[in-house]
Amino acid sequence: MLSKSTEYAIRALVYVQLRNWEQKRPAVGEIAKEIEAPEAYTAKILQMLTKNKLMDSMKGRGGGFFFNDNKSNLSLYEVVHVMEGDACFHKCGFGLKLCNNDNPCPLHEKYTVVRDGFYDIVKTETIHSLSEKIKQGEAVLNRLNDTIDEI
Amino acid sequence: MLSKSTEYAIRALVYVQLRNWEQKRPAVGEIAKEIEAPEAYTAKILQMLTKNKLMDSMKGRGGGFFFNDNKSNLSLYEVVHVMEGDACFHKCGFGLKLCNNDNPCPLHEKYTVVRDGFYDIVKTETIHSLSEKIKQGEAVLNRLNDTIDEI
DNA sequence: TTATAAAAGGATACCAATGTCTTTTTATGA
DNA sequence: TCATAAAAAGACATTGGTATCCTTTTATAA
Repeated sequence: MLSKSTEYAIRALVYVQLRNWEQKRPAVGEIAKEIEAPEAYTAKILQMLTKNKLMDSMKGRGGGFFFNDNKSNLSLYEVVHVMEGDACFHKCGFGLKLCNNDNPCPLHEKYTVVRDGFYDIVKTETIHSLSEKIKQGEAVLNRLNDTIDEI
Repeated sequence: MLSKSTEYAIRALVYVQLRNWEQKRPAVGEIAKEIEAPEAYTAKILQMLTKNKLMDSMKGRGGGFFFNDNKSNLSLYEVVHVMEGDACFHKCGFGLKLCNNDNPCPLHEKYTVVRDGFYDIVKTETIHSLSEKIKQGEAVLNRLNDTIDEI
């Protein structure tokens, strides 16, 4: 399971992407409201994302968050990596420090299949691909997916 | 990912099973050492397991932990459920409160496959099945899997 | 030029998971 | 019977994740 912070981060990035496609650069308040996360905490998360260059920001009036075109596509893996490291992609499901094909824990065979499946998702899916699904109406960002139209 | 406590719990239960097969009822100290977990914390975990009837214990001289034959097989699901609840089997990977087939988050389709795969593992695998693999030398409980022979 | 809107940064609070220590209860081997 | 070995119970400590608030910096619209 991803941490709450990582979930907030992914949802925030997707929302920024959706707004960017409408030529808008949302501010913290708007983002927090749309992704249903606490505003002050969301600010910290956004700060972490920009500090790690996953997104850009502008201070001052008319500022906000946006993607610089050259870093426009961003895999979920990169987000997870910045927010909580990559232990979840490597760790033994049984908790052993030393667990591998030669020295497997009793869960190794089955667990690695699941873990690799998760790894495949975060490597394949991107902020773009998720945002696209929402834009196409194939998925939702929050409860109703209609708030975005109300702004 | 399972919590550290759940990992300790599963490893502890497996170790107890292995020792029970040798007609022994290990005590906290021995269990903690073998599963490489802090002793006092292991004691708390074992307490939680017995309180929830996943295992039995005897106080006093010659006491220790063991499985009553009628509750001899125990799925990992039951352990996870007692130790950390079952949120990990139901929660949306994107963090949405409301996410289902009718109202999917953009990760829903792929994530549920992985999550269900994990659910299948913990429903299928049991303390018995894991212990059996270790007994057969097909898997290890700790670094070397030889300490158990040294007692 | 200046008031304002926005992000950045720093300090602190809260809470749950993890971990430790001490006392109490209980069974049993000597 | 009684000293001892063991789990149970309760109190406390530490750490990391989550969350809030206040101050500082910066850009821009008026």
